[in-house]
Amino acid sequence: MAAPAPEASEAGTLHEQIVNKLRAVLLNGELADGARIPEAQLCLRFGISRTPLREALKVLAAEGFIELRPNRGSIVAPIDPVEVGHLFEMKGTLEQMIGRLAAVRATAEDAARIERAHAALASPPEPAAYTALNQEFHRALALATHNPVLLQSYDNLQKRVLRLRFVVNENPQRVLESFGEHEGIMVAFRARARLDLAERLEEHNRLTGEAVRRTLKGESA
Amino acid sequence: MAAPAPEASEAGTLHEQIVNKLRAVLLNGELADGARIPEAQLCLRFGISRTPLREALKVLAAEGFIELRPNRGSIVAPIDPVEVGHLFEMKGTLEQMIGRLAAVRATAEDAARIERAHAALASPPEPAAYTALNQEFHRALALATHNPVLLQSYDNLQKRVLRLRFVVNENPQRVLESFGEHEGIMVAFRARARLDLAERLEEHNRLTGEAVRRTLKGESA
DNA sequence: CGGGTCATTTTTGAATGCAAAATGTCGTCC
DNA sequence: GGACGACATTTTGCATTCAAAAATGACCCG
Repeated sequence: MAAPAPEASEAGTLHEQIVNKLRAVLLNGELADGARIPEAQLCLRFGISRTPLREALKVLAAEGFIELRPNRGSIVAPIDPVEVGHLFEMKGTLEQMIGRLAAVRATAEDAARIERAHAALASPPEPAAYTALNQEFHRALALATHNPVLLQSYDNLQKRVLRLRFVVNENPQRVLESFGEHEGIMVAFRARARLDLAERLEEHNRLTGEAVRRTLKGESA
Repeated sequence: MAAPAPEASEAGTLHEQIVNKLRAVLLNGELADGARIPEAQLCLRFGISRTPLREALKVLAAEGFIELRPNRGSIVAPIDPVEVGHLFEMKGTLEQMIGRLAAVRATAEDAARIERAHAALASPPEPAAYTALNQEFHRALALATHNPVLLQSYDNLQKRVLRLRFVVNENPQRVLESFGEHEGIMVAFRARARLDLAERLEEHNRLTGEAVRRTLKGESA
């Protein structure tokens, strides 16, 4: 229903809103990796004082987006290539779980949402939108598991990985491949073939992870 | 102060210490489910003001231990039997992952730690200690994956499940069974049989989850 | 005697203020 | 000319304070 949200903003508690806005700032790449978090500036921008902002900082630190250095300010958590491997490894496991559960538990409504998300990816209006639509698709599958614990963990991982999207998006070759894999995923989903679906999702994740690592390596080289 | 807990107290940032102490209070069951969090009291007890305490509250809310009700205070997140199922489902997936990875990646040091933890369980000094030793054992396996992302997620789940320990501990029958399953787990681990280890861990988790659900149902009935 | 309204108290959420720590600047000395 | 150290500035972390919202209770009226 609602928004693929260009910016998560109006939902839930005020505290949650701040957390979301702050996370959006980080995900948008407005702040370079390792950059100091400009508390004062963000307070101005959000029209709040330091107290609620710092509460949000602590939460985002716990989520892994920010690094808290005692008495020396917070910085944007730098992207560590080793950790990227760990993130994808974890995500692969969750994808498998999602595949097995979604195949069994998806309601008609879930299926419709998944189909819709998949269809939207067939003709992405622009490359920049691809990432958001892609996330929408995978999230629709995660929703179909009807396991909120899994969903939350998966969401968090997705967002952490999202920080790397700029290195993925720019590869049209990989985008094409990715859509092909989605087609396969949909075949398995429509057949409600749980093991096949799980395997395809895991493989898809693995390939994406490899593409990311390749690009990261290429950049740093 | 009757805090025998040799655990989470003096480590890391002051902020982290507060989070840990507060989480310990919740895990110790000092506050009933759904009970209001007595901010003022905890401030006194920890010798801090409300600002850092509230930062910790937000973090614990994000971790799922506390429920934040706008303008109406925070409460201890009530245990929802349905969510317990979701927690164990998720934990089962992670256990599988742990099994597959630990079998392959465990160093000699990891193996030693795992053996030690297992041996400690053979003759638990008292039933009350069983839970802690049990967690130690499973955590040792998680450590052997050398994936910090997985470890953090697993730790969080363990702690959330830990809130239910009182319903598990009191079943000596289940404790015996559990140790038997651990024996099998060790056989698979020593042989570095990744698929076998994964399956045994998952099965062990499933059985534990069922025992918890049974007890929960018995209580509410 | 019960139900409802309004004032009082308590609690919550956020802004401000303050002490300590870190950072940056500049002068001095080698 | 460069390195070191004292001083000023900024930033951080926390306590305190303040306004608004909810809980409590007193009172009135039917």
